[in-house]
Amino acid sequence: MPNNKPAPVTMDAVYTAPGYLFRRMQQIAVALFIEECRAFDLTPVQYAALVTISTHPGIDATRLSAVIAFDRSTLGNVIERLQAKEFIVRKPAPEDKRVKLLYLTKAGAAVLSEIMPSVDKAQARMLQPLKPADRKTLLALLTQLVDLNNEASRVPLRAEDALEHLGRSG
Amino acid sequence: MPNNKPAPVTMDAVYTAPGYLFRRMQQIAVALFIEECRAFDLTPVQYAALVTISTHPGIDATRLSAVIAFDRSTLGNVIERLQAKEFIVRKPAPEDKRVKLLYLTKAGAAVLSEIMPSVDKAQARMLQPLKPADRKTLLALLTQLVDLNNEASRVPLRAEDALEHLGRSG
DNA sequence: ATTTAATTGACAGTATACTGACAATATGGC
DNA sequence: GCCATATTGTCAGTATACTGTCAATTAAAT
Repeated sequence: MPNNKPAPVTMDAVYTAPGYLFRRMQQIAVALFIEECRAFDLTPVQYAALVTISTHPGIDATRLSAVIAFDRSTLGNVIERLQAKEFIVRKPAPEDKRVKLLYLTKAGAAVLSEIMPSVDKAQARMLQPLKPADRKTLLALLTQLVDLNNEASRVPLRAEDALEHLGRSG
Repeated sequence: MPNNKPAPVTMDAVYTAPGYLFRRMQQIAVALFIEECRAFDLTPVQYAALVTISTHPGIDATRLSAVIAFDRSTLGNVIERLQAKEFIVRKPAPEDKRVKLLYLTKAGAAVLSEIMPSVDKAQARMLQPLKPADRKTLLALLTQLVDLNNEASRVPLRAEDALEHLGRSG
């Protein structure tokens, strides 16, 4: 006789779902970042934006959003806050009146080089509880998974976009 | 002669950071959930709350927040929205005038049982790109890591709290 | 050259997240 | 019973995230 009753709902429907675990690790990652970097008044998102502007001086907001896979609308506010803190400046692009180009200020470059050790500490701390071999395994699988699921997010990562602001003579 | 120059900043400072990868997977997880469950008007957070109220009828908001590790303030708004959709009801606790007890409505129970297959599909899709053995490995490591880092988040998971509303005669 | 498309930055609206505070209420020590 | 303390739900404030829309501007089609 087949069992036609629906399976009873248990908390496993939450606790074992990868989506729940990723949410939880994100919470933890942000908490550790904020704790380690308290002295610098930078959030994880602001840090990522600052790094990218550092490695791509003169990038615009739309390309920046593609390079770190952050929503374009969200990024507008992030940029405003970085500008208010005087870590970046926006300059109008001479050849395209729509575009505003982003550059680090001296204070931005300074805070970036100063915060690095604390960021590294936070990143290390979140994997610390695992054995070193397991850390490597997790990081490798996670990197793969993010890459293979790239198109699934509304704002896929487009690292190539970053080069376009350097001129396209080819 | 030692090299005293600071290492140049590259995008690896972002792309290889576990915190960035967790953020990215969370984005992807939410996007897939929303896509698969579009018909049901439920977010991942609302789904988790609904499951928990289903397995713990009569739980209050504070304990609910401990059981799914969501911020108490945030959860207030989530509960309001679930109530507005008439998926849950709040009843004042007779023995404690501060507390409001949470229960599923019939509509809430119905939507929960209907949405389950779509949730499962979304959860499966986000691990789909990995080989089955790698999925198991990742999930195991992720579960470990969340558990071992539990105290690092501002709102640690307290699954035991869930039992307290059932009376404490022991 | 003119019409059409696409792009850019901005905005409004909704939904998590977290911090810190608060009034109402309960609880414990005495 | 009284007082210090803790708990509960709520609120204001800040910061991601995403949807959808818009005007200004540019590029593409013909």
